[in-house]
Amino acid sequence: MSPRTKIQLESIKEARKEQILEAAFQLFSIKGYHHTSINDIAVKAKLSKGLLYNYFKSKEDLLNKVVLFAFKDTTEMGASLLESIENLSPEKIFKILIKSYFSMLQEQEELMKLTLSLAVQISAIPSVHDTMMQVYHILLGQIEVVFKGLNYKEYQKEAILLGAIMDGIGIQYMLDPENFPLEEMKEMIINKYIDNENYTKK
Amino acid sequence: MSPRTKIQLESIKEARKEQILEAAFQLFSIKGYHHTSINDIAVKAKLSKGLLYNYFKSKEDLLNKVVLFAFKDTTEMGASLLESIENLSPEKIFKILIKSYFSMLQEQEELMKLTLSLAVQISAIPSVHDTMMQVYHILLGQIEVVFKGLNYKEYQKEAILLGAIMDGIGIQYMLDPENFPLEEMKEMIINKYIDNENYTKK
Amino acid sequence: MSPRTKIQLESIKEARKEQILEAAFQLFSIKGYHHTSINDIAVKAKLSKGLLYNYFKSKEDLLNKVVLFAFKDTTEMGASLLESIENLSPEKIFKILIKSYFSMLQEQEELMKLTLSLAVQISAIPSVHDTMMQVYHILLGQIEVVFKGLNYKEYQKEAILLGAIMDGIGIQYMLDPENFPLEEMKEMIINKYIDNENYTKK
Amino acid sequence: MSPRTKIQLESIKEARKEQILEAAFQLFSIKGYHHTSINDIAVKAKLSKGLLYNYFKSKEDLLNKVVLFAFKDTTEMGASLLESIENLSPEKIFKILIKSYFSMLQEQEELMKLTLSLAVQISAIPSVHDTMMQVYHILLGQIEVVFKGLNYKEYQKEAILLGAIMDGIGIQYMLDPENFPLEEMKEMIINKYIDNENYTKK
DNA sequence: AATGAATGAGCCTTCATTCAT
DNA sequence: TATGAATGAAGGCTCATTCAT
Repeated sequence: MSPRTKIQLESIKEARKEQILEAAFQLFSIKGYHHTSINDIAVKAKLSKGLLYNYFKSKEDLLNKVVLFAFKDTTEMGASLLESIENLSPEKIFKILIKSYFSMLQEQEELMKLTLSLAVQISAIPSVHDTMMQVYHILLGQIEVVFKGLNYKEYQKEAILLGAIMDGIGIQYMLDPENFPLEEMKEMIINKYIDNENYTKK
Repeated sequence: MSPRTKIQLESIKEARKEQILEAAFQLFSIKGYHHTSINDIAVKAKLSKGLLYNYFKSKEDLLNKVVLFAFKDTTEMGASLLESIENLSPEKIFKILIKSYFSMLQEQEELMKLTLSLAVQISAIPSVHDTMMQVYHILLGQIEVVFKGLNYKEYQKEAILLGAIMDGIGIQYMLDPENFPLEEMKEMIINKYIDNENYTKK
Repeated sequence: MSPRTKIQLESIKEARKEQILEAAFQLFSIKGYHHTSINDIAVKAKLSKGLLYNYFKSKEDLLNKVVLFAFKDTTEMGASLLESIENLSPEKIFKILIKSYFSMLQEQEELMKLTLSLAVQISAIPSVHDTMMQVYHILLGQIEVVFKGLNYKEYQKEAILLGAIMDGIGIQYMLDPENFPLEEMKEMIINKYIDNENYTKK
Repeated sequence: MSPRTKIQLESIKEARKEQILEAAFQLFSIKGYHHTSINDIAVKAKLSKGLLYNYFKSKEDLLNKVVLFAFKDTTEMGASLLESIENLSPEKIFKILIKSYFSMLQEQEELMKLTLSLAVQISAIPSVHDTMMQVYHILLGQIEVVFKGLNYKEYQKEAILLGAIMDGIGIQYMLDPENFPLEEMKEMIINKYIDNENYTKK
């Protein structure tokens, strides 16, 4: 048989990489970075420890790549969401964005865990900082667009605040998924930002 | 000669304990729990590894005690704050609470880092969960009191939301202290909750 | 009050020593030498670790003293037994000796455990060897007297063999006290040595 | 190049395992289980501590495997002995068994030391109990066969007693190999069981 | 490309022994 | 005489990383 072409090789490599990233992502999310060993990942990804080091030069490197990989879907989803709905009213877009976030919280608990656990451990593993910041600003930009559409003067700071709120809700939901009133929080936020004419606090 | 009196020993022990807790607190905050070794703590607290185990029966036990220690000031501060100002208007109290929180963020960066890093790692170290939850509910109760004073119907859920907002801001400030607009966030929150008659978003 | 006399002091010291020896003996027997810490002993003997080192210069020293202490009763009992019954027939004496040994096995399981565990660990802790040998020869001498009384020509070797039999039974009883047929073994031995005219093997 | 074949790896692993078992066996026998460190074993087996844990999951696991390893020869020898001589008279078989045991005592002092030291430490390390009991019952069964052949009515109890005698002799020989009259003991036992018509005690 | 045996630094923890009081 | 705080060496075990095959 003729040797595999370079392109074939490339795609095999790419597939392997995804295999590893997927395995690492799940394990990091569930067990935490420190409690996941390279061996665990190799077993889950069905290859050898040695081969893993052909693709990622260290555990830390792998971690960084996992962050980018994990958020790839998220940011892409956000971007296509914004594109596909650009002829809707800003209020509708806002609601959709919030609702998307909340369903992601519930459906992708693992991603949230990873995000937050990484966010917090940044000071301990400096190299992840840039990676995280990169992702953060992409997401922030997407929220800004919405606030701009809603004609907020301070759309940048509003975006930052909403980002913080989302983070805070995420962290608390993660801490105690059984008891945290996710649904009510979602409604409160939408009320406060959009339907506040109907929102009587007292 | 007779041995030291019990009272002397007690106070020495108490001092040592604080010495260790303080060292552990700082290291856990800066380097994270997993990256801090018992040896690091012993060196920083200027005693031997062995002695540390006279005071805390394991690294995990120490961690739990650090959490309680770290939040002792915070919860006490909150409680005395609420007491000392109970004849003020709820609006004033709210402002003071928010301002206190924001200055704590700036002044006690380490505490925030620890809080958040622990919050996230709970699933990996179950025994910390109860300790954290205990602290969380004390703080939540204090916020509830304020919202009650402000006559919010849904004061419980408002407290949860505000708690989440605070967490979110904390985490983001922690991620990037240089660039996060702490001052502006503080004003935005006060505006949204209190001075919103003057708050024109557009 | 006048200072305690030297004699009073001596007897206090002696009492303390016994306190420690008794505690150490029990702990060594139950938990084994290696699993018993100096602290365990100090706590059980109700004194401080430091004081313990005034009486015994190391853990190994204490072990040696415990061996002598533990066998003091045994050897004294054996000696007084032989004295008090010297006008009985050798056969009776033999039976009494065997029966005493078997009841000691049941009643003083701890002593047996200690004896055997020490016997076996001698090579690991050389200093105990002499102490044990000393005790062994006293006991052996007592058995020899009996065999002499029974007119055995090879009374010395018979004593050694019986000693070995006793050791072997002790070790096996210790291994599995529930299932080992202690009573039957006792009868078999008496039959083989004394009542063998009645002993039909087939 | 492709990695080593599975068969090659298997045989390397098997060799390594024996290397470790052999080293551990000798050290446990000579220095005792507690005085032998994992590092000692690794050094003696000429491999790293870490690798040792690829083959045995803990020190205690290694201990259990050492017991089985150490007795493999013994039980196999006993079995093949019984097979190869089944057409001999029971008396001859008995003599051969006793003689084999006594030469094993002399030639395999280490095995005896290990056996006995483990026997005694069982209560401290429960997991070894089963392993030891397993081995013990195999040996006991072999002795029973012989006593059955000799037409002993109480062949089971006779087997237990002889087992105890062997143990006792083993322990005492171990304690003082220089002075213990092994040869005479052997003759005494054979006389007592087989040649007792010629055995005049007086 | 692929394996997993092999390494060794580093971790948490225990404990005999010393010593200031 | 009496205490127990303090030490530090040593132990069992884990795991990221390397390398011969």
